[in-house]
Amino acid sequence: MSIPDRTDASLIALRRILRATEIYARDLAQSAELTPSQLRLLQVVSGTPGCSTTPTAISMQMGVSQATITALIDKLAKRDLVRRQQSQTDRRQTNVTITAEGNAVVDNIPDALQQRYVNAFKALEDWEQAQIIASLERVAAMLDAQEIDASPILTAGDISHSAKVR
Amino acid sequence: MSIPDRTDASLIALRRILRATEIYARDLAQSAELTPSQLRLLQVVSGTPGCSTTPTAISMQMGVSQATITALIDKLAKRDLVRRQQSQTDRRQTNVTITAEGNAVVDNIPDALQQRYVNAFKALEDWEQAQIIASLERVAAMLDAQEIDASPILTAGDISHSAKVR
DNA sequence: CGATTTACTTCGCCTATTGAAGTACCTTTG
DNA sequence: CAAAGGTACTTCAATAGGCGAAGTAAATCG
Repeated sequence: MSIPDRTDASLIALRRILRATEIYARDLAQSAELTPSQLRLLQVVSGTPGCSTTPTAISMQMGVSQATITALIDKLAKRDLVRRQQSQTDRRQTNVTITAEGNAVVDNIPDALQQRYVNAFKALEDWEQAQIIASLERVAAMLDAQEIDASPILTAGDISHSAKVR
Repeated sequence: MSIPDRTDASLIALRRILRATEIYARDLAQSAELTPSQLRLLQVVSGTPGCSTTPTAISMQMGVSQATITALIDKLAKRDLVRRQQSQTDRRQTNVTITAEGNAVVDNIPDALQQRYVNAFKALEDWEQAQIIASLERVAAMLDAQEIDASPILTAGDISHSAKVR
């Protein structure tokens, strides 16, 4: 009944969540005939105010390189789910906007994906919902607190062969 | 706060968790000169009793196909981090075991969640830990009840340990 | 204006992933 | 026991994701 037990219990639950979500996301994306990355990009764009962002912003939000975003946009643009538009204020920038078709995909698919969770969540008691939100936000804060500074995660001598990549 | 707001809030928190974990896992794997998938496979093997399991079991646990596992094992075996051994009881089976080097890697690279999360979690009050565990387990149950497909939404009492995954 | 920085794209290369086909091995059944 | 069928894994070919480095165009600095 020690503290480590509790830590383990929470870690196990977290891993279950991560795994279930990952597999779920894969199935969902497939049901939209998209890959998981493509769907994520679509969701990111649709989730920004005005549904318009730049590749750089997307890459930071998704945690991948710009080059990767370019490739993803290429594929989505070919299917007319997003569109490129040169910015008027800064012509180096490309604004990526979601199309009507893209929005349709985002609106329909996530619903199907998260339905199980959403329904289950809605069925909970008020206090339980509140508690879950509080807990999840707490965990999220613990996990991504340090992440703002994305580079040197490997600090001290924990790691034997600390090969600095890059 | 309306019900939909709460659902959204919980989903947003969930996504923050997923994203933070994913990005962190990538960095960690890179520090070991592994890819995220390779590291995960290593962790899966090292986490099984006897540190020995089969490709099929791994593929189910990781949620990817057998073919993928074969490719991953090939790469890890080439670096002598895992080893293949034909099973004696059923010679169709291949037992995958972790080597000393593989174990060293796993030991030195903290689990994606560990380093960031564990310390913060340990620092919490007792009641908070308990609440977080309860909430995470609830969420995990809601998410990975995929096999219990037909069952209606979990009723409020029976949150004890639910199904082993596939 | 030239030099530097910023925003993207292009390129070459590698890894992940899959479905389908192939191989070796168990198990069933007539 | 031998054919038939199923299981466990590998191989193959093809597509996607992802990265760093180099390239281009545009803004900004001095």
